[in-house]
Amino acid sequence: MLRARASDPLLKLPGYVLRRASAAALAELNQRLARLNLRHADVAMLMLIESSPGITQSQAGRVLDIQRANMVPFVARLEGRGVLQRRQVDRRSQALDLTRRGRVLLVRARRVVAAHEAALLRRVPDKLRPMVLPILMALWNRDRP
Amino acid sequence: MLRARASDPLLKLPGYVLRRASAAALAELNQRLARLNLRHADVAMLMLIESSPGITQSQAGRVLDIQRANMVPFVARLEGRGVLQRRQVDRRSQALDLTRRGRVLLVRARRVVAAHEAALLRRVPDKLRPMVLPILMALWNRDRP
DNA sequence: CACGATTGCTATACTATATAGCAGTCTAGC
DNA sequence: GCTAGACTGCTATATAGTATAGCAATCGTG
Repeated sequence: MLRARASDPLLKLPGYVLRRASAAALAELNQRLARLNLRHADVAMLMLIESSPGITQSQAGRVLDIQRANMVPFVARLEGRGVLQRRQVDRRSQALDLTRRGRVLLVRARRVVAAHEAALLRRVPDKLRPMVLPILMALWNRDRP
Repeated sequence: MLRARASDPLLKLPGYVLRRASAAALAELNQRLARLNLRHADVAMLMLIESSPGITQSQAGRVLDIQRANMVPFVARLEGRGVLQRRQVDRRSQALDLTRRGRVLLVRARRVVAAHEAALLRRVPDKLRPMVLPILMALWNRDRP
């Protein structure tokens, strides 16, 4: 039998492990969110709008790193579902706000996310746990080339 | 102006930051690999075959978490490019080996990957750097529910 | 030896992401 | 004020990555 996990040189590469960890966590989260008929990006959007009500569509796209072109069907789907609404802020920009329905759904979604995040952290030994977020933030930031 | 980076509650969620860090790192790596006309998955495959010559197609798929169905065009592309070759090990399994061309390409690819990994780690403060791989491995492992 | 598991494969579909271009709108500098 | 350039939402389209179902041939084990 193949002892891949032991010999695989990829396991020495933070970048590779980062990718695998992310993919695994994402799949798990999406599975948890499936019963709310939500995807991870939906929840990110709802949480963002909640914390920044009236954020415009393009601003939200920049924060979440979603292209303007891809925001269109994305927002349309959430609007069609009645969880957010668009409001014309000037004649080109759309401000986004949660509907009552969206706020209710978000309460439930947040619980799912919290459970997911807790499960993630639980895998990390206590001693290392405080370093998780600082390290991930550092890996993310691209200020330093 | 929107101070999203400061107020965004998503930045408190390790799972979210994990995803963004992974996406950013992956995009950067693919950009670096573009000049070799390689994608990140190609390099992972080449490195795996190098460390486990004669690994079968389905074994490699399991290690890299690529579905059998998706391995077919993936391997075919690399074979068509002449960097790996398939060898019938029994009448259903294909063993994979690097060609000379594949080994030469891998030398160059590994340099690119090394530069990428170094750049990644350089973003993390010295003190935290030794914890990067242990934490990512812990986040990845799904043994503990 | 027969049965269940495995392998490689086709076909297909869906998600996520990316680019180019367009018309209408806004805004900063002259 | 006007205009040039930037910005917004949008359409259309393309690609990468991933997922499932099913098939025929083959293998290994009880």
